[in-house]
Amino acid sequence: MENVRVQVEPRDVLAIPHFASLTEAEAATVAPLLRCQRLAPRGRLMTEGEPCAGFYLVRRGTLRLFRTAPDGREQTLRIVGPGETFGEVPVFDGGPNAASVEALEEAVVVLVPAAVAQVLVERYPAVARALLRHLAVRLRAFNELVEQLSLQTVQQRLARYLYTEARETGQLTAEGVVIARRLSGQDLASLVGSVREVVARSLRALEDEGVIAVERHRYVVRDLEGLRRYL
Amino acid sequence: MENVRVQVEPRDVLAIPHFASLTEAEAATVAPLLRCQRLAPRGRLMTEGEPCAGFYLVRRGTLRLFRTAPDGREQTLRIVGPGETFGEVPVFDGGPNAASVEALEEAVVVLVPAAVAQVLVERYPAVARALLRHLAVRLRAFNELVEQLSLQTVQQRLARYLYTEARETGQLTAEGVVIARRLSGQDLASLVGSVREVVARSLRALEDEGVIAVERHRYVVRDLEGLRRYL
DNA sequence: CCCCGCCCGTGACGATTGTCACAGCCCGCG
DNA sequence: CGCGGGCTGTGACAATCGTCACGGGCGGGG
Repeated sequence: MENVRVQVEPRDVLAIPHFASLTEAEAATVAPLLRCQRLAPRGRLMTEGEPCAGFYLVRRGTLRLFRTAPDGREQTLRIVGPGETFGEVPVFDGGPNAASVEALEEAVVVLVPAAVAQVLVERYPAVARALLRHLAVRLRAFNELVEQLSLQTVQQRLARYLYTEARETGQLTAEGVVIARRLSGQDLASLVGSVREVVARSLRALEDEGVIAVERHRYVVRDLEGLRRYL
Repeated sequence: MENVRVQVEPRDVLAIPHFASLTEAEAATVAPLLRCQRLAPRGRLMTEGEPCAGFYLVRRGTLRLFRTAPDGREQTLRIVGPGETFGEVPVFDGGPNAASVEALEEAVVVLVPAAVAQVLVERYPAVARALLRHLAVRLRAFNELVEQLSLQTVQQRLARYLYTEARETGQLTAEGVVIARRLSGQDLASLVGSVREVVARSLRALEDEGVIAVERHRYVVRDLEGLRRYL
């Protein structure tokens, strides 16, 4: 098991996509201002509505951003892994945290305090440009999410998730494209905007159609083109 | 009827929230680079997936940003009126238009070409800061929309729409808070993420509960607090 | 004034989704 | 190894939502 550094170094700064344009010397002045934080599985990093500390870079592990309804149901907004950032909204609109964040597994994150981010935006046009690009990319992704939630069935949303996973992380085998099951039924349900029972039924329906096989620790996509036709 | 100026003047530049920090002299150098455009009711300004011209300011009238499913159903993402901007996403992420845009009534818009916006961001930190804020605000609004579409019923979403309208544009009368009906049934349905029949039934249900009255050209909110309890 | 087109509300019915309950399996811990 | 907790799939049932069809009203134009 790797011994996790508690100190933030210049290379951590440069690993943040928004700050990739900084020089080594510039990164060295920023590094002491950032904070490294470790999370246990299911550990809560951020709660929607509370004051914002800053935005985060994921150094290790996987986290889930989500919103919670009064009845306890959750909608996962996004799942983030190593090299990705999240939490920028309140840094730039001055409001409270826009979502809650929890770790799906043991994780390590680097906090960029809001004031630090704001100074870097003022001082470096390339940082501002990168952040504008990032927020635009996030907005586009939300456009897609809104469309899916409003206009597609759960089965279609599930098919899209599997199709995307197959293309991004799938392993081609003789049986088909193998996708490791990295989310619990509950977490997958909140990602596609439903409940676990409906997701299980939809998985079964896709299996009955012959496009996928559902196993305990993995899905096998037998017919990628067939899966795409659900989109 | 006002004679609409075809030429863009410095005051139009300064009316764009992102550019409000420019001086009159700076605005005068930008004005000749912008383009004024008039739209008929239901006129199409932008189509999702096509190349991006730039972002727009609404000078007059009301427009609707939306996404369309293959079966023709539409989800309205946002309705924009005078003084508001839209279309920034592709300017900053370099992709195609993220949504389609049509006029709900006769409208006049000002186009800020993508290249112009990008130069101003590089040159003026205050412009960059304002745009970051704008995109963050939009992301937060999408967070809310995603939550509503996933976790709330149509009736709840409708109640939220009415509650918001009552507080923002409502007129207090002896009967209650009067809201002018400015959207057709179809457009309201696409805004709350449903179909017009379901919206009509939900309106009827709210009326039967006594919290609103539904009339041809207006809604009357009889019990604002009662309406809020649906949220 | 009349006619036509568009919008609207409503009801019947089907489809999808969510809730509840239960049994079985797997994994981790003592 | 055994037990307990968490996860999972499944079925029955209820609730919500969407589709289809139709009749009525309103506004604009001839």
